[in-house]
Amino acid sequence: MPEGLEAEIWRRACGVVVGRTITDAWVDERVAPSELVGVARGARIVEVGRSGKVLTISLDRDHVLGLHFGMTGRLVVDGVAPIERLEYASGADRADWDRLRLHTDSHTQSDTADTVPAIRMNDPRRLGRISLDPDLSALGPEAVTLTSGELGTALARRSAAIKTLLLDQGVVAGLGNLCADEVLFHAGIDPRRPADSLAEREVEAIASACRDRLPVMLERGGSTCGDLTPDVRARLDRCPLDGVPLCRATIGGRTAVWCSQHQR
DNA sequence: CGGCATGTTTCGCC
DNA sequence: AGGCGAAACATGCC
Repeated sequence: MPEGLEAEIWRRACGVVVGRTITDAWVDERVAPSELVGVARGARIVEVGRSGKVLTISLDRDHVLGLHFGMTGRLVVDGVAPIERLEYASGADRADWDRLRLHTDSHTQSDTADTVPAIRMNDPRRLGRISLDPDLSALGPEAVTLTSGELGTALARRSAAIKTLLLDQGVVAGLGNLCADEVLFHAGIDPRRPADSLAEREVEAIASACRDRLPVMLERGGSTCGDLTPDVRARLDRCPLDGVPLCRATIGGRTAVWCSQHQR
């Protein structure tokens, strides 16, 4: 999915729907429980939050909708896509790719209010999921506020590659493939390093790279806006920091890109 | 046509 | 029991 940064961009965009009452709901039952529709209809949106990569829409009557975007899911709010073009996904927006539609009262728009959903999730690849009252208890600490203590605890006695563990939402919540590479790039850590081989100061470097770097990427537009952009990754350019050719390998089933010069 | 893609879940195998 | 790694899922694009 879209990583935690994209979920945060969408969460902020959802501020305009808070306080509205849902007048009609529809879901693609292949990716959402059908009872969600009955729960949503007539409910008021109390808050829109985020946990890791999951967007949470809190309703009155103590129910929460959890939107998980998979690899190609995206959100459209009042007919406007906060993230126009999603990397590695289709640029099209076909109605038959819609997985969730929430219509609300009190639209600011007048003549389109009948047809444009306040919240619409569109996902060509259908790897995303929409849940009712999602269980978020298995998520690890939030990446954007990650402390070295939290990370050290999460990595204790783990021998898998650090890159693989950073992608595990139960270890750290919110990091996807691009952000994990970006964080390790700035922390100066080789993604293949077994987690239990990291010294304390290296764990600290990873945690502070999360806290320092992720907000910068967020303000720039999300996980594609770091130093290791999709273009740099695809062309395997030279390291933007020290000019040597970047390395690429599959780690934990995902493409990792790193600099062998400054990531050790 | 082959291969690849911001992700999660499942299934064997230690 | 639980960690680990590969495969599966589903579809569009280059």
